Amino acid sequence: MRQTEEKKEKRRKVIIKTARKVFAKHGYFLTTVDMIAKTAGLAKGTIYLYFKNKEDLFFSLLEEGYVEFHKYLIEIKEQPIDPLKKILEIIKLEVDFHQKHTDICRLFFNNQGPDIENILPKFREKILKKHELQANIIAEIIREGIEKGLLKKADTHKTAITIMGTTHSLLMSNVLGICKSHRNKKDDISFLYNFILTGCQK
Amino acid sequence: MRQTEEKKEKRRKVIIKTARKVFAKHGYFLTTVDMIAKTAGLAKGTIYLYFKNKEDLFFSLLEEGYVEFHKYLIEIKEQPIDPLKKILEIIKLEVDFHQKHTDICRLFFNNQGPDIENILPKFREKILKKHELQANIIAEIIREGIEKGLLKKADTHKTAITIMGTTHSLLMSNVLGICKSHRNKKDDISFLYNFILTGCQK
Amino acid sequence: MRQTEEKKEKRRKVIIKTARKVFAKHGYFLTTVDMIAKTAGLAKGTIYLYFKNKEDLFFSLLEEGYVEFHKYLIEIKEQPIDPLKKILEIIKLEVDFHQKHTDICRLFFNNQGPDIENILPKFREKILKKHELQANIIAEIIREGIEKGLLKKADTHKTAITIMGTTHSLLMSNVLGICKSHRNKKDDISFLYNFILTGCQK
Amino acid sequence: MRQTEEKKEKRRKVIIKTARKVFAKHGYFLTTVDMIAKTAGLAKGTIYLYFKNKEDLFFSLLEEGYVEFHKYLIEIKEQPIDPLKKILEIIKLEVDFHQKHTDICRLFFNNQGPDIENILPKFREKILKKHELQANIIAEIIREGIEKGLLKKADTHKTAITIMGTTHSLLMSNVLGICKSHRNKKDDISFLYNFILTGCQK
DNA sequence: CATGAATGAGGCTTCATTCAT
DNA sequence: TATGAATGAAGCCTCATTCAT
Repeated sequence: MRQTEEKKEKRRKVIIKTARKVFAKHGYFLTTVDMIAKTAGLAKGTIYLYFKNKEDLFFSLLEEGYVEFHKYLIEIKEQPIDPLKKILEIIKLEVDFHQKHTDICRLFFNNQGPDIENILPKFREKILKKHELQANIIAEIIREGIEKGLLKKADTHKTAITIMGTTHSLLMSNVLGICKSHRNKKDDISFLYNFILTGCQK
Repeated sequence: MRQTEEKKEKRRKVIIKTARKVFAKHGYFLTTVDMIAKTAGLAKGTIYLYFKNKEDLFFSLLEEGYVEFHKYLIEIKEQPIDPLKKILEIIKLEVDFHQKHTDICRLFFNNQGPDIENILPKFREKILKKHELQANIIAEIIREGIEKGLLKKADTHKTAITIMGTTHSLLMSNVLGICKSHRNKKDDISFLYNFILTGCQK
Repeated sequence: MRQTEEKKEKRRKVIIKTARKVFAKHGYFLTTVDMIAKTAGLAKGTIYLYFKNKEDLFFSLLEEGYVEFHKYLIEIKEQPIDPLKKILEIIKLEVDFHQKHTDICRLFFNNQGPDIENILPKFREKILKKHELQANIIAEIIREGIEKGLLKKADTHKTAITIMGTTHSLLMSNVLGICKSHRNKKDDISFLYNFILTGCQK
Repeated sequence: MRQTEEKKEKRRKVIIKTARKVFAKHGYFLTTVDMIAKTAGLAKGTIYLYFKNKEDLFFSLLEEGYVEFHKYLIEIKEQPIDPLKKILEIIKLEVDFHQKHTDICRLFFNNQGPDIENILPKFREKILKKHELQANIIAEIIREGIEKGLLKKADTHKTAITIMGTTHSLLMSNVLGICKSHRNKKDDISFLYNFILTGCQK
């Protein structure tokens, strides 16, 4: 019995993982349930044993990504290090996460996610809430930094959102090959850290 | 004859304008040709007299937006003002453009546009090229700034992309209501300018 | 314009008529929308220009039948003839209607219709209401007959329902070939009239 | 061994009984094999150990009902009582059977059953035969009544069918709540008996 | 030019049936 | 025997596109 449950959970994971890849490649609407099934080596009907429908599958997959990312974010926030270091850690986290989950980043991290509303209006509210949660965590770190005199006084939420957008736009441009200059993880991290902390003015 | 040509051109504009609104509201796939036709007060068939198909209409509409934005960008680049001012002008331009064309921004400016590939893979290459063009213009301004000793030495393309991402992410969060703090155009511009030039560190 | 409206109405009628035949032959669930379309010489999609969905088509078709039958029933009720004659007229009407619309009778007249609930629960309430309406009209005629001393005192509704059931069961058995004895319309009418008025006892 | 056989038979009965309820409630097509299995507390696959398929299960269930009803009918026919009493007994039987097996009556007794062909054409022939059998038994009783001078001369089959239809329509209207007047078994029996024997004329 | 009725390919989803455990 | 996960055929429905008027 236990074993069966495990097996089911495993297959669920397989479907989600496959779906993530396929959705990330073709987008929500150009992905057919059949494509996912075939890619996973399953029959179309099988998908429906694990997910209510296409939407449910898509949202479950986003959900998982959020949960994972959120967990890391909380960990960073609660580390006993100064806020600047936390910002660095967040940048590292985002770069890592992008590298490991490029597929899912395209889907849910996209421009802080909200444009997914263009993809599926039903998700709008849920997704916005998630993003606000993430922004809130970063905003708190910003506030901590301001209180300790390490950061400039500024709207904490704006700053948080801006940091997220800055990071994501660079990483995505990487993925998409807009800016051809070859880069590595380290470079990106230090570039972002510098830019975020000190801007581009000399 | 000439008059007829003008009439045609006018109707074309009406369709594009309407389509922009509808696409921006529902996204590419959840927008039907009929919705656009009805909204424009035309018959479905009429759309096909002016555009080859749905894709063509969508891309034409993006194209126009790009062309307009690009024109402004070039104007800024060629103004006889120092690079810092140009950056400020670009930020102003983006904020203005967002305000005036929120609909189109959602569509093509989205995360520097690339995510539209999730919407319609066929556009990928074209759209990426457009974005690269924009990024290049900004990158040149950055280079100018570096050469004149006004900006820090850094990858010009990365910086350009980052500036675009920073700006867009803040503006979109505004639109989407993620960050509730009430803001006005001026505030946004000065916040962005400060952030971009000097970062958030004290 | 007027002409177009007429054409549309005409086509709607064609679809309903075709659907009636096909539904009557195969039943609701074994009838596919495609079958109806093909039978009517149309494409599947065309059906959906005239009816919201399969259910809507089915119900519209029942509705029309009811309306027609109901109209006749009212006419009979309001004729200036004695109740016994009215009963005879009703029997004639049912026999005629059966003959002309065997298809639709199978669908909605069936056992006073209620078993359609087994076919599509959503229709239950609507259909029962229709049948009650019909039963009520007949019940009123019965009451009139009782008041005039022509009929025995008895529950008017029970009597009405029983008359309907009696008639329908005989007619359907005819259609279905249960009782092979060859019969004609006249025979059926007089048999039913006799049975209903005087039963089978000598 | 014997015990195992008994167990099997018992489970078969459980499935049939459950299926009867579920089919009666939702109709053939809106009932899924899974619904029956779940309701019976079994796995879907188990159903297929006892019945070839859904159709087989459905038909077996009808069969059982027929057999039971048929048995009673024969008993009545062979009782040493006069034909009028037999008719009364048949009416009583139908009322009882309806009360005890409302579910199954809805399914197979419906309008003397034939409309089930609308539900599953494959059953048509088999079901019609069953109904004819029943009609024949009643027709023989009618003939006996005519021969003994107790009943009017009339087509015996027509009369038989009409009696069945009359009875069933009243009972079903009861079940379905068309005619709200509260009634009890006794009332129904005497109403039907009177109607069938002497009609509604004064 | 404009219309909008008609088309039909293709997607989502259900569910009877099978089969490995 | 019993299970229930897996299958895939088949149905409903949408909507981009065409074309006769």
